[in-house]
Amino acid sequence: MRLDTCQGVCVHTEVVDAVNKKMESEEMLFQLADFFKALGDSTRIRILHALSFSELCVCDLASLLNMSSSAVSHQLRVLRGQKIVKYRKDGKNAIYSLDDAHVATLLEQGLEHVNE
Amino acid sequence: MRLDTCQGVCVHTEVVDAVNKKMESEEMLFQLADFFKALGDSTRIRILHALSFSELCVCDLASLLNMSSSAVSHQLRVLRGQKIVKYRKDGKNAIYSLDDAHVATLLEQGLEHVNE
DNA sequence: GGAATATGTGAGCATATATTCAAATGAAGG
DNA sequence: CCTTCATTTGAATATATGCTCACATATTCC
Repeated sequence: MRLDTCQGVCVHTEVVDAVNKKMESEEMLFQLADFFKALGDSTRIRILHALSFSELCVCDLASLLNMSSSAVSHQLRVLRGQKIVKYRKDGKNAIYSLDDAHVATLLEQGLEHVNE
Repeated sequence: MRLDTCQGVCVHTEVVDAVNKKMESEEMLFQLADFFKALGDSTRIRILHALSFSELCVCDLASLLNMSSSAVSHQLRVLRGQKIVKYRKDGKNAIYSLDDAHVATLLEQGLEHVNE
């Protein structure tokens, strides 16, 4: 017989049970995954990295990243959805910035990790 | 004429230039995106959250998440690739743990963000 | 050596997602 | 009002990705 899951011989039951009790809810972990997923795209990372230096309008971002405004706007929508960026209107422009300092900190720490 | 990109009227040139100078290299930002991408999946988040409490073998993780060992192993490969988890062999078992405390900190901060 | 078990891996499929294209919305100015 | 321009949005498409299945590898025990 071949089961793809473990047959109970190798499972460290006590430890698994203890960890299981401490785990956050599925719902919470899904939200956490969605949050990191929003950070896990090179376009969105470049947007956020740029915004960590200064607030910028969609046009500025498109110019900076050498991309269409449409593509940038689509990605900003994702970031707004996760409350990672916020914006204010100034005439025809929408001026985006990081939602809070917390986000900048996470980016910093990510960069530290990448730099070994 | 309709260009999808901005025609220079709205671009805050000085700011864009200043930000452009401060930006990390494309290469670095790609790596950063790949790092967050590795965190941006519910299966991998659940694995990491579990490992934040205790080291666990593949079998334990499969049992805890109610998934096949194969699926877990595939995701552990992604996490290894980003140096997010490490493992040691103990007989037939591969016992995984978070690569460093840094990762646990990032998870904590992510959870704080999700909890508003 | 051979059986049993835990883990790793490659191919295939089904889903998710990033960009483009076309069009809509909204604001400023003539 | 009409034009212009910044931004947003929906549909379509091409690519990326997670899981399954089958098989390979590795280790322990007989």
